[in-house]
Amino acid sequence: MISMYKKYVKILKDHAIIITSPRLDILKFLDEHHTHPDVEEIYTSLKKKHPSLSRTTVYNSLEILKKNKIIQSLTISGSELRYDIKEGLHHHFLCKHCGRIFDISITCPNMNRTVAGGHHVEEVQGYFKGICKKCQTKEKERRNNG
Amino acid sequence: MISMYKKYVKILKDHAIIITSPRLDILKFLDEHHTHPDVEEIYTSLKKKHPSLSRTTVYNSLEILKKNKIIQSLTISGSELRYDIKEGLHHHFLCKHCGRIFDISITCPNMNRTVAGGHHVEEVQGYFKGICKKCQTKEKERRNNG
DNA sequence: ATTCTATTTTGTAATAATTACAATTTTGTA
DNA sequence: TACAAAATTGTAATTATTACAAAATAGAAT
Ligand SMILES: [Mn+2]
Ligand SMILES: [Mn+2]
Ligand SMILES: [Zn+2]
Ligand SMILES: [Zn+2]
Repeated sequence: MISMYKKYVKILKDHAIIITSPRLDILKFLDEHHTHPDVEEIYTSLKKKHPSLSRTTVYNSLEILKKNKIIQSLTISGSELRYDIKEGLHHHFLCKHCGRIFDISITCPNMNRTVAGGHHVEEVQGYFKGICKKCQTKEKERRNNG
Repeated sequence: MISMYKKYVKILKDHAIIITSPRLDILKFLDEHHTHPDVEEIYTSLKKKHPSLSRTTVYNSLEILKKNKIIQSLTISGSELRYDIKEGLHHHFLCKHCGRIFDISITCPNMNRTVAGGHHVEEVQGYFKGICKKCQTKEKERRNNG
């Protein structure tokens, strides 16, 4: 049972972060859901198995995971932060129609930049916004069938 | 007096947007302040010369200017939207220390992309975050002088 | 210039995301 | 097992943004 968390226990230990079940659960959730959820989605999902969970704990846990660069937050939506396990730099696409956020794997010479305009760079985020593949298909079908 | 607004009147006319003084003022402000201000900064500045101005009007005006692609909003900060007159695509740098946002002119092959991962792209935003040139200098001085 | 109507502005109230904070609980260590 | 530091919880406060209705205004028609 606890073995399901072994991987996440190790991550926290390696970063000298105190091991708690909210932290393990959040890490596991993000590892298993690469959908870039917001706090509310994470909270609602985990609350089912862990009814005493507090929203504040989700905020706090995400904060410490982020400070340790285990996860990253995306500001792509403009209204709420989205969270992502940090494994390999990649860019993101937000569909204005369905709201989903997709990973985009494109080569980008600026991805690993440490300097830009003379400033010291610590984070790089590439955001693309438009209409996703699936929403375009649906739209075409809607036009054809009426 | 009204001639100061000629340029902005033309922009609105060209887009068939009704000409109102809040819209002209906001456009002028963004044209003269390339600091990527948020709603509050715009509102506070313009309120001085135009005391009846409402915050809601600032939100509404920015919205219509954005819909017409005259301006763009940046989600870089993660807490509030920042606004920018849209003239030539460029990337942005946010200083985590002083909070300022700078234009970054770097070549980027993805800047004019219309497709990414099979999705239809309408907007591209490149965000860099770290410590700006000036804040780094200050920090060095602080360390040297004590 | 005057009238008229659609659109905009204004002010206030509502909502949504996030942060602050103090009491309670838990973790890691001794 | 006992203890202190750190985390979790629940609630209240704050901040950014949106909703909405009444008053004002822009632009077209007269
Ligand atoms: Mn991702
Ligand atoms: Mn800019
Ligand atoms: Zn979609
Ligand atoms: Zn700075």
